[in-house]
Amino acid sequence: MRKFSARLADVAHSAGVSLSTASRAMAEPGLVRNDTREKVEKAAARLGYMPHGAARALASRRSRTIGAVLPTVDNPIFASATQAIARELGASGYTLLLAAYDYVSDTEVTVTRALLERGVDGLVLVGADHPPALFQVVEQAGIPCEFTWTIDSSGYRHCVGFSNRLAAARATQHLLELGHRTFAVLSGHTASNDRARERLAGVREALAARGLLADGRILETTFSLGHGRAAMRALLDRPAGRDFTALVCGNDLLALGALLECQARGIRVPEELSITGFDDIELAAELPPGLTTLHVPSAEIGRRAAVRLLERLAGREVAREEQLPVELIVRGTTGPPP
Amino acid sequence: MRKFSARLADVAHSAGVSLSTASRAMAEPGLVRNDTREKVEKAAARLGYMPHGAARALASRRSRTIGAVLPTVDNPIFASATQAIARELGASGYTLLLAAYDYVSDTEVTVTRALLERGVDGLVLVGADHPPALFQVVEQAGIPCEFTWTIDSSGYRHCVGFSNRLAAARATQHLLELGHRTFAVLSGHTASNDRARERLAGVREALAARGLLADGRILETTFSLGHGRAAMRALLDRPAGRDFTALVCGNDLLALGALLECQARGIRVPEELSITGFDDIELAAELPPGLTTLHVPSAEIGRRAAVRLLERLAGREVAREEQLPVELIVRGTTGPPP
DNA sequence: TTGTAGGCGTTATCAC
DNA sequence: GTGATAACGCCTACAA
Repeated sequence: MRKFSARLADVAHSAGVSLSTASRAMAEPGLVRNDTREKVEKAAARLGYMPHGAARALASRRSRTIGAVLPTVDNPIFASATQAIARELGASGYTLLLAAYDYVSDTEVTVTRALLERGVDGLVLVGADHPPALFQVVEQAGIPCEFTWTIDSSGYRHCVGFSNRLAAARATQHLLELGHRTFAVLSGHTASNDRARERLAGVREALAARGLLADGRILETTFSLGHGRAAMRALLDRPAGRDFTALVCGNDLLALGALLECQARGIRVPEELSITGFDDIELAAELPPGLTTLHVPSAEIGRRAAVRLLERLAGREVAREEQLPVELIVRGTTGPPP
Repeated sequence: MRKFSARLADVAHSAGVSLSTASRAMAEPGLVRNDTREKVEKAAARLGYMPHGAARALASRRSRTIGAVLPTVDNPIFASATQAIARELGASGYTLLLAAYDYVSDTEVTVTRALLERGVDGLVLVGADHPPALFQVVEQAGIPCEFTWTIDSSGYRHCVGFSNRLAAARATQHLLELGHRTFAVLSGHTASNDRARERLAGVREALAARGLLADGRILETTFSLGHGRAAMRALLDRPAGRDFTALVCGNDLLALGALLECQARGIRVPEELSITGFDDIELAAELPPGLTTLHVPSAEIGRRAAVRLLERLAGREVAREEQLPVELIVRGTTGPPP
C-alpha cells in the first residue's frame, strides 16, 4: 500500500552528485555551483522527491515545527490568532502543530507533552498560569516558549499580550463615567483561567476605587453564548431581581448571550441596562445595538508570538515582554443608567 | 540552551537491561516479565524520559500523526469537527496536525505537502474536489485519506459525510411546501468549494422540479456573517428590490448575516421573508427568531473520520462511503409567504 | 566546490 | 524473555 518514495540518495544518484551535495543544494543553495544546483533540482522534480521530516529532524535536531496549546479551538478569537501564527510560520518553512485542552488542566499537560515528544522546536501557550507539571516538562525540553494573551507579572517569562486587569478596569471605568453605580459581572471560570481571573480582578479594583463592589452579583461560567445566556437568566431570576444597571462580561460570547436574554425578556439595552464585553469578535459589531467591548489584537498576538519564536530560534534576542494595545470600542450597549 | 534529555539507552542502562528490552517494555509490555517492566518504568520516570518522536518515526516508519487540511479554522463547524478528531486520535496515542488554506487552492497543495513531509500517517480532507496536484501528492505518499463533509459521487474515494445536494434540496422543499414561489439564494463561492456548489445545485434542482428558478437572484460570497450581510444588502438594493419571499443560504453565517440586515431594515422575518441556513451552529438557535437550518453532525463527522483512519491504519477494512444524517431544524425564520 | 564517513534515537530482526 | 545489531533517511564536520 505504501508506495516507493524517492530518497535524497536517489536524487543524488540521478543527478550524478554525492549525497551531501544534494543535501546542500536543497538546504544551502548558495554553497553549490549554479549548474549542480539545477541538476539536483531537476532530479528531485523528476523523481517527485519529498524530504523525510523525521530523518531530517533526527539528524539536524530540529523539526521545523512549532506547537501551540490552546484552551479551545472553538473560539473565534483563538481561531484568528492560530491562523496568524500558521501563516507567519509557513513563510519561514515552519509548520504549526495545534493542540487544545478544553480548559482541563490535566489535558493541557498531556497534550503539551505530546507536542514535545513530537519534537516541536518552540511552543506558544495561552496565559501565564499553568500547572507546575507543565512548566516542568517545558523547562526540561529546553525549547523557547511564548506566553500569550497576558503580561507575566513576574517579568520572568517571555510573553506577548496585554494586561487583562487594566483592560477590564478600563471597561468598568467607562461605565462608571456614564454614571453607573450598581454592577453585576459575568466572568469566565477563574480557577483554571488566569485571563478570566485578571479581568475579574480589574473590574473589582475599578469598582473598589469608587468604594463600590458587586458582591452577590458575580457569576462564573463557561465562555460560550449559551452559558452566557443561562448565567444572565440565573442573575435575573434571583430574588433580588435586576438590582443593577451595568453588566460587565468576561468576554463577548458571555456578553452577547446576556444581551440575547435581555432582548428575549424585553429588557431594553442600553436604556435599562448597559453591557460590556471583551475581545471584539465579529459578531459584537454585527448584533444590534452593537456591543461595547475591548478590541483585542488577536491576529497580531499570534503573529508576534510566531515572529518572536522564529527570532529566538535563529539565536536572536527579543524583549521579554511585548505589550500590545487594547482599545475600548464604544458601541450601542452602553449608555447612562436609567 | 537545549538541555540534556535522557535517551532510551540511558533508561536501559539505569534499569540494568538492554536497549531492546527497554524498548519492548514501553511498546509491548506483554512481551517482558513484570518485574523488568517495572524496573524500566521506574528508570524512565526517574530520568524524566521522553521518547524522541522523530527517531521513533524514522525507525518504525510511522509517525503516529494524522493531518487535517481545513478550508479555515475560523468556522465553528470545523472547530467542533477538529476537536472531535483530536479527541478520538488522542485516545489512541495519535496526534492531530492541523493546516488551513483559507479557501486558496495553491495554499491547500502547499500545506498538504508540508503535512506529508512531516510524515503524517493519514489525512483528513474537506470536500471531494481538489486540485489535481493535491491528489497526486496524496496518491504518491500512499497513505490513507478520508474525504469529509461530502459524499463522493464517483464512489471511488473514502468519504464520510452527507449529500450536500439532497440536504439543500430538502430546505428548499420546506420553503416550497410553505407556499413560496419566488426565491433568492446566497451561496458560498462555487468555483473553489464543492460543498457550496452541491448545495446550490440542490436548490436549483428542487426549484426546477416545480418549474421555478432563481436566476438573477443568486449571489456568491464568502462564508461569513459580514459578507452575508453585505450580500443581502446588495440583493435588496437591486433595482428590482425585494422581488422574492424566500431566501436560501449556503450556510448559517450567510443566513444570519442576511437576517441581521433584514432586522436593520425593518423587514420582518418570517412574515415578509423566510430564510434558511445550513450547518446549525450554536448562534442559529440563539438569535431570535431562531434560524431554520439543516443540522449537520460536524463532531460526528470528525470522530468517524478519525476512527476510520485508525481502522485503516490497523489494516482493517472500512466501508468506502459513510453517510451521516442531516436533519431539517425548523425554527422561526420560515413561514408562509405574505 | 564537492565527497566521505559517522551519527542522530529508535525499532525490528535475529540469535541466544 | 532477553540481548546484539542492522537499518531508518538525512545532516554535517572534516577531508579532499
